[in-house]
Amino acid sequence: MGYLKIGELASQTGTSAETLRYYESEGLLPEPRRSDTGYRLYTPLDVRRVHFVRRARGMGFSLKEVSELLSLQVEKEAATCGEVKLIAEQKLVSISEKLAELTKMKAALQQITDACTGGEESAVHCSILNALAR
Amino acid sequence: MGYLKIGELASQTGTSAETLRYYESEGLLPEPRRSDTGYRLYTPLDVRRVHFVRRARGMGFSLKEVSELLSLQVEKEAATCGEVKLIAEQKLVSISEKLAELTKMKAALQQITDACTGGEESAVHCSILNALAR
DNA sequence: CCAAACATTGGAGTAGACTATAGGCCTAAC
DNA sequence: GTTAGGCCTATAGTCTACTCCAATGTTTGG
Repeated sequence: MGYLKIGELASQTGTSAETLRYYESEGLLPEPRRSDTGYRLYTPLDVRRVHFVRRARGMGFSLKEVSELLSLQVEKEAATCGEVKLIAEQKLVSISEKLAELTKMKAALQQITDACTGGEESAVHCSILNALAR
Repeated sequence: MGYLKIGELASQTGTSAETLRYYESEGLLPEPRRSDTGYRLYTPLDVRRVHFVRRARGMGFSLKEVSELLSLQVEKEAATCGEVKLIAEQKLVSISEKLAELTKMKAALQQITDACTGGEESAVHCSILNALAR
């Protein structure tokens, strides 16, 4: 046992069964084992994989990009170390950029919430654009 | 003068004129001044605003969310400090989550590029899922 | 002055990422 | 054993965020 049906994978990952089948059709999930009646059977590794996809999507990566990140896993026997390193380095650049932007934005929002009393007065000084301009 | 036409705003922000008009229609950009022949006239503030929208989009915020972030600016006369603080605090939470995820992912990718020699051998050890699991 | 480049509106079209529906088989509970 | 609910395939529909006309008016460089 230890296998999950699609509904269980769905509820464990906060994803609909339709979306999981869609991910499979797009190559983001490998074709799973099937029960002798045709039901998809997933493993705990698939849970991790789906979680990864959802998190990466939430950070603004397209399914294609997520796929490239995951290919670091899938092609592990086929790809050479050099190829993988190249992809990883490219993603590292875009992630570092996102990180820098998010960090700035977080500081700006922090500044706003710190400055705001939370009271009834007008929020003239509460502008994210101003806050970002420092 | 000092006003920009839509094409100039477009090239300064790496956005198409069509997209800028679309943003206006969706309320992400305020209706700009018009020349007496109907051309849109933008200010340097609009440049900042568009840059902000593009960056936030790149970080995975939807136009609706970007709009909420920007509303911290737009409603500055109307909104009370308390309302603004609430929105800002909510966004702060989601940004902090994204930051944590990105930081993890960056570390994982770093680990992969460090471990990869970049040579011809198989990339068996180069898995982002493994790296994330630490 | 006139062509090329740029702007306008309105509306249609597209890509990406789901989401829902129809029709049918499987399974678990009563 | 039957029935509610889960799963199957295949296909169609939806939503977001653009993107691309077409027809027309404006500005600018030679």
